[in-house]
Amino acid sequence: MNLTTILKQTAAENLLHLYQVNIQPEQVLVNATKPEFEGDYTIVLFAFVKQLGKSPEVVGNELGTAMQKALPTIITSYNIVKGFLNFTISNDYWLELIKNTNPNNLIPPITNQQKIMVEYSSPNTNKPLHLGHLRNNFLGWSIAEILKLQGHEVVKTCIVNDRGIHICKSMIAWQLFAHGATPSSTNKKGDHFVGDYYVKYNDAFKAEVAGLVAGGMTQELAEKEASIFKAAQEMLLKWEQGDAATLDLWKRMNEWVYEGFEVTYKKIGSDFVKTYYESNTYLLGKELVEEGLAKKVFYQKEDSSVWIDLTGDGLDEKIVRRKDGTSVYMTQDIGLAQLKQKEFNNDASIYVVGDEQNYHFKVLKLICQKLQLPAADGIYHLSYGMVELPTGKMKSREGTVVDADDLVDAMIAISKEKTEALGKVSDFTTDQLTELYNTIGLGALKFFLLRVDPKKKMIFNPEESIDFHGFTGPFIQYTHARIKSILRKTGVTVSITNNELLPLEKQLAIELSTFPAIINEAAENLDPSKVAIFAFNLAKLFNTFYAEHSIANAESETKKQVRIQLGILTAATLQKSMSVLGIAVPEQM
RNA sequence: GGUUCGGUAGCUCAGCUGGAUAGAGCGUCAUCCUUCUAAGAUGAGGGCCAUUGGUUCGAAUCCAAUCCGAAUCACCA
Repeated sequence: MNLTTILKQTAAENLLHLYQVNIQPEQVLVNATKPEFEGDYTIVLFAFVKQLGKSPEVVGNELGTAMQKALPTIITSYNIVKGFLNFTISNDYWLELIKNTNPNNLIPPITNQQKIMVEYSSPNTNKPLHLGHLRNNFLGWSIAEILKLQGHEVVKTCIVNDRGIHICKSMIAWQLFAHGATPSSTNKKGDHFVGDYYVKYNDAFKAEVAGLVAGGMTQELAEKEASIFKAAQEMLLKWEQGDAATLDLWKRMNEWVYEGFEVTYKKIGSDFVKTYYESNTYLLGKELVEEGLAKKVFYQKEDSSVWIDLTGDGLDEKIVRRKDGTSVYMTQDIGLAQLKQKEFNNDASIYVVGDEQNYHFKVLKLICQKLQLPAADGIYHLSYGMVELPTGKMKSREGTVVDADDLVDAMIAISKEKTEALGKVSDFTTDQLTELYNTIGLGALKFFLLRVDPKKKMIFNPEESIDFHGFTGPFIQYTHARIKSILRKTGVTVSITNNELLPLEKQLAIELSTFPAIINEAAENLDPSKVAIFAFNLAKLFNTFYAEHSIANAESETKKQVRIQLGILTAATLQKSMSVLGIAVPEQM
């Protein structure tokens, strides 16, 4: 059990015993003691003092004495400053902890294991992936791994948005301007190739609209009347009618895109157990509409469109079936939720989707609950903020996007440059070097996107934002490599025996012991940044320790043994933390 | 207009279930490689925690109002 938990429980028990007050362990506030005071852990007394009607000194003394008696092997002494009861924890406790922690099994599996689905990535097939997709992919992959580490069974899925007007736009532009060109004939990556035609469509569209406006038409009307837009609409209609030639072109162009995506996914490490295609799912949910009508969850208007009234839940009315009988986005999503549940029998489902869809997912969950679909309560939206450039928002239509492939390649190139400049890996083979550059470049990028709170929007400055020093992936990778280098020289631990821990040694032990709690926190909040911040703090602490104390040339053999073990545990904890962020840590760099 | 989310150092961000003197990184300045990896460490400087009021022994944290920014409130997906 976690020491904080032990202290909370013991405090609650003794308060009950001493004063007959019933205080839940969770209500006891236990903090790490601030460095300027003596002690390791602090109980804040103010909360109880009031209802006990005694001074903090009296309560502190009585509680301190009682707790020391209750935990004689853990608490060596206590002191009281104002309303703070500070405990000093025994060296033996920390030594035992260091000794008994298994570097290969740092996280004890939780008791209520669930089957959890994580849907992420969700690309459109009319353009390549960009920076925003990277944030999505890294977040989704990471939260899945964090849940796995806790012991859950996780199913990663992806819904590909492969139909609709935006695809038709690329298709029309290809028909008009490509003259039969293909990715292989132009030697272009398939998704980029198709994306280029999406941009070409928009250029042509804008030019045509401008011409119409110059001829006296209003902007609004011109946008509707532009022939290229009409052609795209017509194509969508043909697609829906199953026109063979249209479907053929659609399949062909989507194939190009998938080939491109596969390369990118492989490079950034995204993987999926199951991929759903919207072209197969967009008609789902129709039976659910009938079911909802029967259950009186939905109601029908005179024009025969079907709605749900959510005003009682503080939301609006929402349409779930058009008057022409076709389903809307929401209907599809309800249908897909049901399908996924049937196929995988999951307990919970996490959707990694941008925060512009917060409302949509709130409604989705509500409707699923009202329809009493299984696992409806387990729907969570991992909502993340937009990635913006210093110049403002990215717009793929205008070509002001940071392309995912370009960015990844640039990061790898920078890591190569920096590594070569340092000249520490002259003994690496060419293959090892390539792998190292990938590891560092991608590590920097992933860490940069994962280290901030997902729900906040973030600003990405290509020139200044990516660094290899400080609060970065490479800093942690470097710390890991550094520890491994030392361990290669010192060998493994033989035995750990009694000795006094120096302040930095103890701090490391304390920091290491919080890892499981950090993982829980990250899982509960669907927030990998907690892990990123933890890994950084741990690495920083180790580096301070390293600068202060020698491992190989420790003052004594017993000291050396303890420090080797601390090194082993730190390396393992860093490795594990980074691995759930999707970042590898090298043995040498 | 309604709803939701945000505003903390020059910049990028932690801290937000109320607790001791508000923290990192980058950038600036100054130190430290005949000793385990200097992608490192140490120190200095940098703050009316958007504003105003309230609750409290105690507020960056909770409540209210105001100001600024974003998203959303589609028979688009």
